[in-house]
Amino acid sequence: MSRESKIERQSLLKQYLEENPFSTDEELAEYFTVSVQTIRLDRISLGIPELRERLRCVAEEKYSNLKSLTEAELVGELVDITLDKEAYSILDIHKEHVLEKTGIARGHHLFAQANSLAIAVVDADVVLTGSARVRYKRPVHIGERVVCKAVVKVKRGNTYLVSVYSKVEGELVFKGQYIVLAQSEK
Amino acid sequence: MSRESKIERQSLLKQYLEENPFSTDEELAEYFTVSVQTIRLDRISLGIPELRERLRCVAEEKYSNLKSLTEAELVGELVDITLDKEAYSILDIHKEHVLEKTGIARGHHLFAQANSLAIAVVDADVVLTGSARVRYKRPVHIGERVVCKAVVKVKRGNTYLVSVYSKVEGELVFKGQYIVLAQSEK
DNA sequence: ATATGATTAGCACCAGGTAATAATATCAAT
DNA sequence: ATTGATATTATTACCTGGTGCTAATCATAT
Repeated sequence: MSRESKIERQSLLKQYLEENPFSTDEELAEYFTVSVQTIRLDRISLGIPELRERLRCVAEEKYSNLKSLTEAELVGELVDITLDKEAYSILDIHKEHVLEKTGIARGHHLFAQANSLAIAVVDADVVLTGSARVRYKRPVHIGERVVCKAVVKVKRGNTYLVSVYSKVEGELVFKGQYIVLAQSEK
Repeated sequence: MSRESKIERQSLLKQYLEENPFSTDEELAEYFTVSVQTIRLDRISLGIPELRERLRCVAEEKYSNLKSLTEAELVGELVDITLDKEAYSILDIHKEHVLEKTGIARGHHLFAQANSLAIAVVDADVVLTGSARVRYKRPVHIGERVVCKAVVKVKRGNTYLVSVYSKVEGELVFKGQYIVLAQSEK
């Protein structure tokens, strides 16, 4: 790596750290063939914290993240619920939900919102999906807010038929019928 | 916190760190009202690495992970594919996929694996799910490996009918029929 | 009373820094 | 060529959150 001007190097440093955030100052110094102190000065003037701080942030982000992304019992945010009757949830479509190429939400996220809401609306300790029929009416794009409504249509013994409707600004984008099975543990 | 026996404390320590992995030895020592040295000995005999190591692991995991969990075009690992014919993927069920209470995989993960495979098997630039009928044959538990097979049954214009079968050790756990729509961008 | 296991303490050392201060290099303008 | 400004490098003291080792203390069972 040849020597560049200060401004050049700093912008390269910023870029480099974005793709490669776990480098020590020493490694960076070697990479840019400058002294460790120069790297430190650069980090300071760019407002980039030290390696350990970066690790800590990423790790903590993950911990609050994984929980809400995949470990959540419910995908989306529950806004209203009447057990054994109906429930509403909201999911905002962000970049992690969409196909990079098109900005269209991947189908399974809409499914997940609907599925988890269908399960939440049923009043029992353990509820499993038995089967589902879903239809995607139109693609949902990044930035849109999906409002999902689940309605218990029929209850027969442990089996529930739940209809789910997902809308964006009043327009139906997805609907599904879920057969869910309740297993009260008593 | 009152003093417990060594074995008791160590099992509590392990538990505590699982839910609360970013504590320093000093904080742990305070929490368990023992000396820092005792915490260190406990960590060693439990094979638990130091805080920085824990942070590093979590942070690195995230960097290889979030991409593959929610941003991945494909849920699961693609093992074989013949475009427009059939494809196979494998998904190992970990704790982030299951309901904590029961250890049973949430339905939408099986759906996501099947859905993304049904889309991957179709040879076109942009492919969207139009509708799906899925059936969950039996619950899938933590630790199980789901092998998913997608087969293109019928192709009519831009519309494909794809059947998907997910098995655990040869036993069918999930099946679905997906109608997917290809939109070649040419 | 003493052997045993568990706990605590003390010390040297390490990585990857911060903070401050000083010395040197580089380069443009006079 | 000299000066002045800016950039870079070097040096030193200090910090956190540890490792690794040795030694001392404490409780208690035999």
